[in-house]
Amino acid sequence: MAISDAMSKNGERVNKKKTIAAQNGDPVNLKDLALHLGLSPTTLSVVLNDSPQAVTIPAETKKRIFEAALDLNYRPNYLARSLRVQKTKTMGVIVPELSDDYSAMVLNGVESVLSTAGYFYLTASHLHRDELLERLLRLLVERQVEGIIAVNTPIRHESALPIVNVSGHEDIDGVTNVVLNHRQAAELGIGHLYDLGHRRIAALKGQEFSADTVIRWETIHEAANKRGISIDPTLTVQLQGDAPSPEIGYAAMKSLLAKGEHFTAVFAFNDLSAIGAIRALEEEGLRVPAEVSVLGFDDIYAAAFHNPALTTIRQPLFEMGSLAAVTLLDKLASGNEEKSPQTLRVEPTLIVRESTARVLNK
Amino acid sequence: MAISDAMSKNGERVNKKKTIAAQNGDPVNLKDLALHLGLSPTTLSVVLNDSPQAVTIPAETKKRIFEAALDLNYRPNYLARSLRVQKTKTMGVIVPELSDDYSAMVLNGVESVLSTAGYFYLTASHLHRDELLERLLRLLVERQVEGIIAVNTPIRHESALPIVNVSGHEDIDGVTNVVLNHRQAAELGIGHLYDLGHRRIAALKGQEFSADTVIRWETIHEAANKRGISIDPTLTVQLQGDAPSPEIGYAAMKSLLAKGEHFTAVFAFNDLSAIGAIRALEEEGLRVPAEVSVLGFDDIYAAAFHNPALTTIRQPLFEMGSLAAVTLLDKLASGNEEKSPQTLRVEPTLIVRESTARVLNK
DNA sequence: TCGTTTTAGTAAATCGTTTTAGTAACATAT
DNA sequence: ATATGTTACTAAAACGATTTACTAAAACGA
Repeated sequence: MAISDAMSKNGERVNKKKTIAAQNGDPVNLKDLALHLGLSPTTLSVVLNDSPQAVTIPAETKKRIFEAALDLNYRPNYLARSLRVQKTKTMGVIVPELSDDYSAMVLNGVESVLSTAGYFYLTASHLHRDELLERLLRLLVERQVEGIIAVNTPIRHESALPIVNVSGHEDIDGVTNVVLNHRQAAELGIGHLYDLGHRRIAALKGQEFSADTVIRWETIHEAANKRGISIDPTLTVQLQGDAPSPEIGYAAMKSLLAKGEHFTAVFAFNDLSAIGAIRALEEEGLRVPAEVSVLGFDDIYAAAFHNPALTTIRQPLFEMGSLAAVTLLDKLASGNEEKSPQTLRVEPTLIVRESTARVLNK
Repeated sequence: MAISDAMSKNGERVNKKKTIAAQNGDPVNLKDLALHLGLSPTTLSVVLNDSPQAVTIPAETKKRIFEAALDLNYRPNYLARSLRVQKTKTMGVIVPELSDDYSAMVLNGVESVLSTAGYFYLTASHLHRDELLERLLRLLVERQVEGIIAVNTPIRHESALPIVNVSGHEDIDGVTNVVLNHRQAAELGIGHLYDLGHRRIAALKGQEFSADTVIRWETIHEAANKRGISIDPTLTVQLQGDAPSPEIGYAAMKSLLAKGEHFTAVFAFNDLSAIGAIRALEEEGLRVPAEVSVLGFDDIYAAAFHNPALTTIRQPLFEMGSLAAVTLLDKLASGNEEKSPQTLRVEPTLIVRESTARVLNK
């Protein structure tokens, strides 16, 4: 009874779905579909991919094939295809960690380009741990990604794969760096503060692990020196810790304030640390920007709506991501070794808002 | 001459790298390695994967194999392996868009679990476009992901794949929802404002497309009614637009203020819109929290350091992400159909900071 | 010494495609 | 009447692993 029930049910299903292959849950493959149509997998493949051969197949047959594919819900197995054609249409993207705005905005740019090019990507976070980074790179290679986009990540040696490194500063064969024009950024930042009358400028230096730390530091000093001022070492403090939170900047500013030195402006390493610094300053009774100007860096979404709204050096993060992706695709297209440029530079913008002001004439 | 040069060079290389396979750039596969060792691919596979058969292979041979693998830098091709074993160790993750803090924090949780389980994941953004969402789901299936984690994304029909939906509210066969205890969240939020004496409470309603909008709305009304107050329809305004920026909340609050209605508190849909709302209020000369209290939702990183620091309902976003990942892995482990629970609920927390205060006794 | 294990492997099938190299049947041209 | 195309396909190899089912030789036991 139960058995005959099941059978009749089965029979119905078969009729509805038209064939043997479709009645059980598992996906139909090319062979199933071919069997169902009484054709060979070759023919189906040719037709479904509209390969050159397809011109010799009559429209009628093509129609049958397309309809059956739709009907049986045929989905080509990308693994098998990739293995055969030796192309995965997949990139690896490696970031320090996901939930900081910097990486997120770059990723957004990367994704917008890759997805329209029909690529997917595997994301991996190395959490600033070198051995993890090495392992992840190996794993991505094993998974046959066609190329790698690294964001703010120290790539130390060349790889079999083409790599584009956003904010990379090392010169390595086969890796293209997408970087901000840091000299210009420092000019804009220091220039802005200088023009507002600031002479004693404190600086929040980036963490050791951040790719931009060194170049930022050098260019800021250059820009200051050029104007006959210098960034007093007693007014500088390095960010510690790797949480993507203003906490880092808060702690740094606290320790700077503890030294009791006098300053009228702060050039923060990024917007996040600027926001933390502002809180520390105001806790100390120092009004921003009335008593201390604070200059951020990056222009993350939060910057414009912070209170006070952050004056900041904007990095075109989305564009850096999309440029990286475009460049990587180019490298692949040009047979991998058409010597793409070593470095691509993008331009910063000074965004003046509310966190900086003319220095008090004391 | 040139030829002999090349040959001698070649000879050297061969000696250094020990074999034919390694001299050209392309990766060595199992066959190459087997050839180099004078063994069969079978033996190598057995040894390298330490499969049961491996006990019959003498230690000496094993050592030779491991050394050669290391030496020639052998990397198994994951595509081939996946095709054979019918497992990709890859998940699909689908979000509305990458660079908003909500998704980023959930993703972080997802990644931490998946990566320690040896999984990678493909990310895709549907940008609130239904047809794109459908297409991406299909593409992920084609790429043989083993399961899908959707974040704040409307999954409408069941799928061949196990799905876990973070903030999903539809009851669909085979998809498990990870949701906040919204009733409790509304209790905490409305309770807090009520206890501070607020009776005329404005509300920023989520966008149409946001999965939480409806339930949030219902529970807030319930919690208000329970206390004998109601959320006045003239004091509610719905967020418009999909940028992950406070701009959205700013615009909404502007339009609310334009109506000229009186209110003493605002229950925002999320921290981002709360931040935008605060700016709109202060532009209108309304001090937060002195004249208007603002309550956020989510507790993103920026919340604690905003000025004023946001009082907010914390969603454990990281935990929701990791719970989703753990659940998905469980579903896969338990043969796909060991009826995992339909809904997993996590608890909100009220985080009192500076943006809410006792209502003025006018 | 014959039969059975154990040792140390290997050959071939398989996963699901794409692609190369055909082929059989019919039509057309010379 | 034979060569040459054209039409409508197909068989089999290939991609690079894993896995099932052997096997030859040596060792062991009775």
